[in-house]
Amino acid sequence: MAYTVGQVARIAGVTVRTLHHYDEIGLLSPSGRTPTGYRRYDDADLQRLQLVLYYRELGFPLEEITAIIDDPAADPAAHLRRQHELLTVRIKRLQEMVTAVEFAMEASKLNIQLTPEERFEVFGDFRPEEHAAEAEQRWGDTDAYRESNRRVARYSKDDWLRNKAENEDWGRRIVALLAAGAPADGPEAMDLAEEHRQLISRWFYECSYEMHTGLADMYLADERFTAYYENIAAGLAAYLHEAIHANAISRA
Amino acid sequence: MAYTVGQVARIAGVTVRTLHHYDEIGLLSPSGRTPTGYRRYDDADLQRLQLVLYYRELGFPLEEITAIIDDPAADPAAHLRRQHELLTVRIKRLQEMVTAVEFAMEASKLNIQLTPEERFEVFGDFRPEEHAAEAEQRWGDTDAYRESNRRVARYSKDDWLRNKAENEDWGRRIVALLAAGAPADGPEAMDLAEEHRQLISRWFYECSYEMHTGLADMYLADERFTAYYENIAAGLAAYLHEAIHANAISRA
DNA sequence: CTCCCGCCTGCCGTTACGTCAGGGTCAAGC
DNA sequence: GCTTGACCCTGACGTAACGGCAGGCGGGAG
Repeated sequence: MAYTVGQVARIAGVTVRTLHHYDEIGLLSPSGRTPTGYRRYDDADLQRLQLVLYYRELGFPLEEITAIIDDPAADPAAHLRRQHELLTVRIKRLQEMVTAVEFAMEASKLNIQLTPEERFEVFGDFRPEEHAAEAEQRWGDTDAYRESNRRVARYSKDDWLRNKAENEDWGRRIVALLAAGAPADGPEAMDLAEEHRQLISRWFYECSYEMHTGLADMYLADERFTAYYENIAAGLAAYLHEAIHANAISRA
Repeated sequence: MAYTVGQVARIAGVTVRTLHHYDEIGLLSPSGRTPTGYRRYDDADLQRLQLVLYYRELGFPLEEITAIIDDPAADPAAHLRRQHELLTVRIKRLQEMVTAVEFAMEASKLNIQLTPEERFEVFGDFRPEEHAAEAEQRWGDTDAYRESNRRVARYSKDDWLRNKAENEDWGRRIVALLAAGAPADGPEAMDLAEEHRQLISRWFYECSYEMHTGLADMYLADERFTAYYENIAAGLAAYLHEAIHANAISRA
């Protein structure tokens, strides 16, 4: 099985220039050439290219990739294990960023100020520096985002007032429920939790049950959120937290 | 609240040079200068920087970031929504890569050959191109990876024979169980599923319940895996699949 | 007043390619 | 057998996002 540069490029989803470059720097030289000088790649070359692309995606500089791949002590299985490990580390990191964004969203919704240090916490000790051309023409192209933006962009002053009113109405009802001593995992509290979720979804952003329980956790974990709800009624933060979790579990 | 370049750099986790660069290209110019020409950043500048860093991490070129941030139609909440959306898209993508790696791991374990196209499927239509300096000195530095590598590196020929023997022993027992008509969600089948998971963990890589059910799904979804197990005994693929799922649920 | 650390402005270097330019090649069709 | 368009080759220069100096002020603690 022999392939030309163009074929390899199409299969692997890279440009011909990239393959030329990898040849130049000795990262991936085709196993042979035709009499007329055309590059000929074989299956082993493709395997190597696959390794290269994974490590590249994982953020390694090409020079280092050369060293990693040429390391005779690393068999294919070792590479797979390493890549699996690196991928999960990166996913964890992105999930932390998601949490940070959700935190910021909720903070802005409740008008809570963050300190500068807090805002950059997620960038703390680890040098980010990423790129992804994939984002290029994709910007603003994700359905959910457009959806959400369309929604908010159309809000009139009137809408905002209605939103505020709905929120306050919801607040009054849950305070009453708490005062009446209704259990947080009872049907009324769960219904109000669900309503809370749907208020967010209607006015701000699609709020899944997962995101919702994330918010609930923040209400207890961060003192400013706690203070916001405790300020409305003593015990409300914990009450809402429990109700949201109970609601999420029962609907799942 | 006014900050010098150095302070901002420390807070945000970037270099002073980077801030100079952002000033040069007009992406983030400090709101003022001291009489002697020192840059003075204020809180608004920090907020802007935070936006910049998030979009940078999400892979946008700086020029585009300038356009996005200077877009007067986008309020802070819109940015948060967009970033949340982009982050989840990227997480999904990485999880696909994880699945692809797990697939490749399992394929190599069972000696199944992949076609070149399959190997690059995950890079298919979307231009990867990522970087993360974080990986730099971190390479080979993740506990689980070193663990796993230490394990495999020490295997002698004897160990490999033992591994093969254990595997075959497990195979005989599950075939017997299947032949005896024991239910796939019964205790014996679940025990053998658990043993399967622990065999992988002992010999190859730490296999969580989540990964294990992922493997089980592949056994049914991919015909080569199915064929591998069906070849041992008719109905074994589905049987193992169900047993693994039952086991994972009961231990969770 | 003196240090040393921090800040300033150039300016050149680097990585991982993109993008021509100028020219040979291959296979399909006439 | 010849054309033609798609494909390949090797330079060589361009670009983005900084890194890393050099050479020279600024500033606050002792």
